[in-house]
Amino acid sequence: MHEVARLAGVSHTTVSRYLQDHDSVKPKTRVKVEFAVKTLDYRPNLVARSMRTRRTNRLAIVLAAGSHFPGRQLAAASGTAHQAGYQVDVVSVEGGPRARSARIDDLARSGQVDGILAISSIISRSKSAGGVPVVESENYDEKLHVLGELAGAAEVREIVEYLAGLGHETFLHVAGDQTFASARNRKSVYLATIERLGLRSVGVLGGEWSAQCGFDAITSLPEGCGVTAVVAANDVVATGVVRGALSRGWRVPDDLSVFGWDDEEIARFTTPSLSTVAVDREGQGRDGIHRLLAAINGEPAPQPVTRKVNQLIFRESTAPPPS
Amino acid sequence: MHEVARLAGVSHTTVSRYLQDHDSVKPKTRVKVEFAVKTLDYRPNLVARSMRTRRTNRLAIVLAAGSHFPGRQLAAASGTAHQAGYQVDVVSVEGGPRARSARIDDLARSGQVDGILAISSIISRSKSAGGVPVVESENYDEKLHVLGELAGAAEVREIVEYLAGLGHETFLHVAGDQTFASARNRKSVYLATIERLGLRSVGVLGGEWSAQCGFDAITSLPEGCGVTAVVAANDVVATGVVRGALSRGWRVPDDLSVFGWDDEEIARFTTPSLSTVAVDREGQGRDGIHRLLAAINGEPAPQPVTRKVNQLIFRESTAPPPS
DNA sequence: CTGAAAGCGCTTACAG
DNA sequence: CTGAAAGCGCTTACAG
Repeated sequence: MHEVARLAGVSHTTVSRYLQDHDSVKPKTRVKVEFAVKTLDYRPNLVARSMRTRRTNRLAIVLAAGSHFPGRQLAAASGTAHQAGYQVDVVSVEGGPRARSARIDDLARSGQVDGILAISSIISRSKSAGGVPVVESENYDEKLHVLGELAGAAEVREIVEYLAGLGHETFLHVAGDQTFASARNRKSVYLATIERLGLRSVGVLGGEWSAQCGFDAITSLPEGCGVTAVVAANDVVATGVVRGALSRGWRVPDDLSVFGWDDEEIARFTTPSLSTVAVDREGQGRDGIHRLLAAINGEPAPQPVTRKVNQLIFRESTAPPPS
Repeated sequence: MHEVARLAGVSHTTVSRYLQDHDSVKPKTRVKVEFAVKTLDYRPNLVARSMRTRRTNRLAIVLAAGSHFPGRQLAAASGTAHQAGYQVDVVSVEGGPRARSARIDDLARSGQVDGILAISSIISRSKSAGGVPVVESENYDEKLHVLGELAGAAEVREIVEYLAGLGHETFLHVAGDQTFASARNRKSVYLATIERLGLRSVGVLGGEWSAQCGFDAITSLPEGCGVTAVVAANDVVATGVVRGALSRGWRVPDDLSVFGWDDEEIARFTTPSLSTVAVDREGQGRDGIHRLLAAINGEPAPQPVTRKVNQLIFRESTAPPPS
């Protein structure tokens, strides 16, 4: 910046002023500074700027490291943040909720970001945490829809009711990673619904969000257990379940119905295509950023008006049980 | 930090020294500082630290925004960076190679990161760029394996040769997004190999890395075009191709062979499971970071010794053509 | 072993 | 409209 000032024949104060607002210097000066900036291809040191202004125009999104990468949610979150003039740092943290929380505590007071969105579960923040605003996505979603309602509760209920309506009586749940609140919720609502409707569950297997784990779950079932319907943690798991069933000579959906979750692009094209839940990942990403921006600006949390309600999609992997 | 110093009854210089190296202050002092830091739950302002040290211990990974999120590569890159004591910022940029390059130019001199790894293609950097080291992943991979060899060239050649060996004579390529160097490479090597072996190609369709695009490609083919083998851009596209074929009454692999790319977990479990190319995404991520770290430390670029060669995997989606 | 001082590159009142 | 000065929170020679 000093070099720019020298070349333009002005003080660095003026250069800085020009950078903030081109019209705050008089035309003659502006031309000189403009020229110097271009000639020297000057780029401001953003670290120094942040140090002075106490702002970074960066937001951090903290998530669990691992293969389960929430691409759609991140893309939407990034886009929303960019529109508001923020850059997004995606920070993936190895370990569980505790590790993420520790990282967030550091980050919140590092001066490196203006706010933090946690899209994997974290342990609740210590009261005295201090620092920049932190917004949680997963726990918030738990409270969505109806007050006190668990995330995905309505959908799991609908899935089980739909399958029961087709005539299924004996179920299996292949669950997702139980360190995720969403996976825990689905499991408990599954169990509660089975109970409430007087159905039978042969158990809850899985726990990994992986196709292999779906495959193993179904192939490990004892012969004659009578399962005719599977509620899978997501579409990847469901794909493993379908393949596992086939490997035992069970046809899908003739002998076994399988329900997925996420409406992944690929699930529309597999054979059989998967019945699944269309989740508004983009809406989740947008809402998270909106709530974070509100917190940063000291405004009240906005209503997630743009959020589509998750929808069940019925495809080829579900049908009435064999008679 | 001042508060810590006051509580500990020392100068902030001493607190800083303690933070750098606990043993550089005498035991008695150390205990006092330790106590003050814990009591006040002090976290250093990393922005101020970077400003002073000219180091951030952060690396940026720049990639194209969009659904095509390279999760495995990122996870491996992150992990490698963490081991070396660096945090990783994932910066996804909307727009093409030019936009990414512009962002990199800013970032390289923003003081916010110590180095940048570009894993989507960028335009070559201007000589006078300056700033922190920038390493390209995609263009580098182009030069991998054999000198002057295009990325994936050997694999595409092997795929076509394998299919030709099974007796296939008429091919279709459903390509990926042509703004990706890897997609362009595969297309041109596909074309060259078809030519060299005296085979027939009914064309190159697609251009999107999407299942829908694979579906559309195959369903748009004129009846009687004689295609019996498809080289798809990746497993997602291949899944769309398979479904499209089925929708026309073509059985896979009996009537049509389909080859994917990436060895995605799900492709092992679909029916038919996909013949594909196992790509060492983790190795790519690690290598990128290793080269970047070398550049940062002024060392010569390391050999990518850990890199597995991409391997063809033959599954149910390929077979001899109908007779 | 410890403290006072300088300085990293910016921005922003404050004078002029 | 412009410049000199202070200061953001650290680290690091330099004295002591």
